[in-house]
Amino acid sequence: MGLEHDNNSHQVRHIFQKAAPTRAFEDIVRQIEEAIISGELKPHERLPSERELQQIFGVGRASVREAIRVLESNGMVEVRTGAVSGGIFVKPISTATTVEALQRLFLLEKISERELVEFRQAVEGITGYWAAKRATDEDIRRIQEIVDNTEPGDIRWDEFHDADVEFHLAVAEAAKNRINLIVMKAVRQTMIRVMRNVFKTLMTRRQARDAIIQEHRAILEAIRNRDAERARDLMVSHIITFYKDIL
Amino acid sequence: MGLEHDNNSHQVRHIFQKAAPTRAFEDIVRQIEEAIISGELKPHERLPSERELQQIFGVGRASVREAIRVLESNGMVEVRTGAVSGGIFVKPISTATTVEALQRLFLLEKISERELVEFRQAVEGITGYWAAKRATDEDIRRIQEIVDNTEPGDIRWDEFHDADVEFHLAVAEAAKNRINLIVMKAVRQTMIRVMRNVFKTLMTRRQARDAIIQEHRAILEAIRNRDAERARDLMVSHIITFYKDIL
DNA sequence: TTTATAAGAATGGAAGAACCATTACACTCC
DNA sequence: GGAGTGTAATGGTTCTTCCATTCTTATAAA
Repeated sequence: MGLEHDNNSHQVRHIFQKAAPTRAFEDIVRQIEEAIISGELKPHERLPSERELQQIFGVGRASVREAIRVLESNGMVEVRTGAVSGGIFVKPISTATTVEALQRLFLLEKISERELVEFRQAVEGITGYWAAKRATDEDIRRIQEIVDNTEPGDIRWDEFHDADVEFHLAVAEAAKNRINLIVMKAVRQTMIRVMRNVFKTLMTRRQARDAIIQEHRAILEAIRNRDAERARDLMVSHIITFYKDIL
Repeated sequence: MGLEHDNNSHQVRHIFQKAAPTRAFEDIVRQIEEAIISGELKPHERLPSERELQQIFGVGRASVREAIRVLESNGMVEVRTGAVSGGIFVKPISTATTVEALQRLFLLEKISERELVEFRQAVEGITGYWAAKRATDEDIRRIQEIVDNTEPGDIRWDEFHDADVEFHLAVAEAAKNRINLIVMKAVRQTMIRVMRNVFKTLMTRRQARDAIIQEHRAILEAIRNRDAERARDLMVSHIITFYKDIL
């Protein structure tokens, strides 16, 4: 299926590393990366300017800039121009970069709709289960608010879609597992790109909208009643119902 | 839990984009990226040299190089030096870069052991379920081979760990869902880094090794018998048994 | 005094030239 | 033939110079 031979990931014994000559920017990336991961450099903290880093690392400015580009593309630093406010800053943790990386991989791999829907179904199910066990009063209040504010009519399909996403992310937050949350974001974001027409068709029909809202209410009730099995089952059938016509 | 406010990802209405002045390398990255994702540029295909790209895009060589660094860090191109064999090449699809990105995020977020184990349990369960429904004869033969080749004694703990990983990845392949596979790789790789001592302790004990191998055999039998529910339940309890002492 | 304007300084963005290190190929010499 | 050598093309790197942006400060005007 295309993943079998990528970088010998199944050849489990990793004793030797590839002996590539280290490039200057790689050293710089490694050092700054370690400082950020270890917490030595804190979010929003400012790094020395490019010209200072050039002196510190004893390299040319181009090498410093290439290192910054890599760190920037990995979502670890942020760059601003200007005299006083400008500079290189440690970026606060964000899922955005990683979600983009996941999405890029899904697109390149040509992940099928079946895989997306199927995976979503599994993860959403377990999310409902955990949410029912762990949701705080505040979580439940928030989900309630989202459900109450979702109007079945008078909004565009993409607005309704956004409201749906908001509900599912709120439930995922209540489940208190951030891996879940990150993966769900990536899957959902890839879906809306790959299956745009499916969403548009389904979320335009008033009947489908009513059903979705009703199911959201039922899931919320199960969570409120701490009925984890029911929350899971409702969530799974919620997903199945939605996609049943297209798979 | 730290994810709530990252980049307004919960503020679902994305109408406007940030109006940042485009930098030269960003344009180059975007164009090459689109060419790769669309398939216009194929894996292993060679891009024009840096000096040619400089002419093509009408920019300085530094801008070209910064663009290459970004693409390289995203795992989309590969760079080799030298006259004939050297150049910039489209990299075949690989999960490695994305798995690294996920792992980096998990470490930065300080994802807890509870979250890792819990998520693994859920995903492995559904993996066993699907594997029982979809494994080909070749898949089953491969899993059988791995199980048969796993010796409970006379190997180091990390060798036994690698064999265990191999089993679970083989099952994940049989499940025919690549999202599953990608996520499992990332979770497992983060676990071995964060919970190294746990693995070392558990996988050193002969008793634990015997239990693991026996459970692997049972899971394989369930898959062979196409008993999806049983495969799922066995897989879940396999994970629970392993971690029960540490959570 | 307040406000508008201009100059200055420090930042990242960018171009261009020059050189080095690596690699494969073609050629020469033995 | 085989071993060595030159050559050309590639990415790696530095240096210099300048531009665009952004804030601070000084100055002039109201």
